[in-house]
Amino acid sequence: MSRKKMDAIAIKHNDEIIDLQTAAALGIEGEPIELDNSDDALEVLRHSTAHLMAQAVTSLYTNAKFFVGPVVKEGFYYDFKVDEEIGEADLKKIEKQMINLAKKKFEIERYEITMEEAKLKFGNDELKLDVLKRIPDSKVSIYKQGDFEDLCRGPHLPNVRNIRFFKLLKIAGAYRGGDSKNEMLTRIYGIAFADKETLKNHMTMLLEAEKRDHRKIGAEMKLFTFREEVGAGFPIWLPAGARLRARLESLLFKAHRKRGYEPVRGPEMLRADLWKTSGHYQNYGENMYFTDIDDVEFGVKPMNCVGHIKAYEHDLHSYRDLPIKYFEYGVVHRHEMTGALHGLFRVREFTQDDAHIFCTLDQIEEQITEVLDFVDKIMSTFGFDYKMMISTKPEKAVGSDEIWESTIQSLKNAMDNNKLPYEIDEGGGAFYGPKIDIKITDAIGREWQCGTVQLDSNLPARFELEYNGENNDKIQPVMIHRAILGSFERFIGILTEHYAGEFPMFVAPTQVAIVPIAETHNAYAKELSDKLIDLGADSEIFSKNESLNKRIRTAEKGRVPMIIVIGDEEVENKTIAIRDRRTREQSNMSESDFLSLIHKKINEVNF
RNA sequence: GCUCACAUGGCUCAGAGGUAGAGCACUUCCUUGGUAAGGAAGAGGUCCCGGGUUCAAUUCCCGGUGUGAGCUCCA
Repeated sequence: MSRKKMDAIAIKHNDEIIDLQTAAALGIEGEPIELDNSDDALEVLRHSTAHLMAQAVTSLYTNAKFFVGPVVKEGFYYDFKVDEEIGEADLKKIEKQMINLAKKKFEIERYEITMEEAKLKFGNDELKLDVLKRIPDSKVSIYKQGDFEDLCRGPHLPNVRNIRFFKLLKIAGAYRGGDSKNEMLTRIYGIAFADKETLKNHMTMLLEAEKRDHRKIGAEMKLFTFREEVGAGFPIWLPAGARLRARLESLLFKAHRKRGYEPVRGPEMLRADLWKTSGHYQNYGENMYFTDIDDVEFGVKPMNCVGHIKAYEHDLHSYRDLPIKYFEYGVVHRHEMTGALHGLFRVREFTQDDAHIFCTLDQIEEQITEVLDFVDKIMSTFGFDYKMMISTKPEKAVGSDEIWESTIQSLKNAMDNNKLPYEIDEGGGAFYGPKIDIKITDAIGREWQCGTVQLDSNLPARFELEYNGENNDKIQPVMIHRAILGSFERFIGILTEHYAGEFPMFVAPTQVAIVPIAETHNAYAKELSDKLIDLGADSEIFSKNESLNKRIRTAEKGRVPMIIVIGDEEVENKTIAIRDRRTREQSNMSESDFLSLIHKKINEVNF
């Protein structure tokens, strides 16, 4: 063996990670995988770390039985059960034991047995028997380190001593096989890296994510609140949050108008018959709220499309009118599972930046392209990277397979022709059509699902929509449903975490904090504040009867993008002193320069 | 929806089977200040809701509501 192979922890053969044990047994050769932070290396490392954890748990607790312990996106986990209760506090103890075991430098050995032998070997371990039931093969592999053995497909490290930089993160319950009908097992999540530095950075990131939690920052900045007496999942927007939201709304309103969208508005509740026509009643009914009015059943809208369809139906349309683009900040209600509710990210009432484009078949591609350009403009403005996914026909769906196939193809064409990369999510589409989902990546690397573009020929068919063609023939239009932010609620939640509450001036709830030094400067403060309102900027004057230091501190903590201080000098010379919140340094400028700076900053964004 | 945990002034939290406390915030007064907490006094709580156990429940038990974590990423 070459020196390089001595350092390898596994090899890559035919694009598959094969551990050294298996490679030796089968005589396979391939590219060496070294112990670094590459995806391949981490997969092996984390998998073995999960096993080391299992070994530690086995040695610390009685009657430990293990279910599955896979590597997942943010680390690894192992589901198991033991006779004792395990809590958060025990993680340290288990970690310590893992370190002790790693120091013993056990070789990780692999051998194969037949399914029958395995069933015999794990005869009194109902969890392993369950796992075995799910394996179609006639042979299974066993990995052994010290006196600990586990049924496992691998791949694994050659030796446990390679496991050094890891952390057990949390402990939670998880149903066996993810099915709530089954018993609850204990699940411990952990993470591992090749070096200390990366582990440390990862832990810092997790801490940072916690600090950025929009529920915490939202409360601190008085953006929104939830109240038990109001009901779960129904947000209350406080003045600061409502100002931020209004800024977003107005920026976006202009952007829509420039791109040829017309505002429309549908009612919150529509007769249930309409939801039967649309298919929502049958396919989405369990997420909807229904009520009776004078013995007629009504459904609260979970989507805005039906309202927009009714707007379309008001007129006869010519092919010359298309595309018709209707948009609405549409308030929708959806019955989400209680356990799924989470701050502004998952609520039961929210407002979508929703639009429906009615167009001809020929216009689909260009319209999709235009929407994707709109998406790009907005997401890059906020500094989000994003990627796109095409979702195909789900189990519960309306419309023929032919329609589905052709519409999916149009989406792919639009993406391909614009050289946009995408992934496919099989079965992830809406019940009425395929969609492109936009997943954005925030400042600390987390992914979020926001916008969505959905192609739909089913609703136009169900509602028998039509336009007059060149030969005065009746033709059915296609609908494109699209939302870019997704919902104001979720998007503002994401923005809050993305910026850690330090919003850029064009969306910040308050643009300027004005701190007058003494009472005699209040009048000038008010004068500035009025001028700012004329520019379209909000300010807050910190003139309470507190020490200057206290008021500066309060202003700083408010995360307002710009703080200005005014005293005798400023009043006399018509200047202002700007304080940089980050460096805590001051600089002076004339009032007019200041006002034009603010004007520039709040107008520098144009979607 | 399911499992577990939690629920005490506006916020963050302490506390005991005998009807409650701190810090911040709030109010008033003093302080009239040049860049991250000046001082004093004060107001504010059906201890989430309903039922049970008890001489006595905010505290223990049951149910509900709300919140948090997890339940999808398959040896």
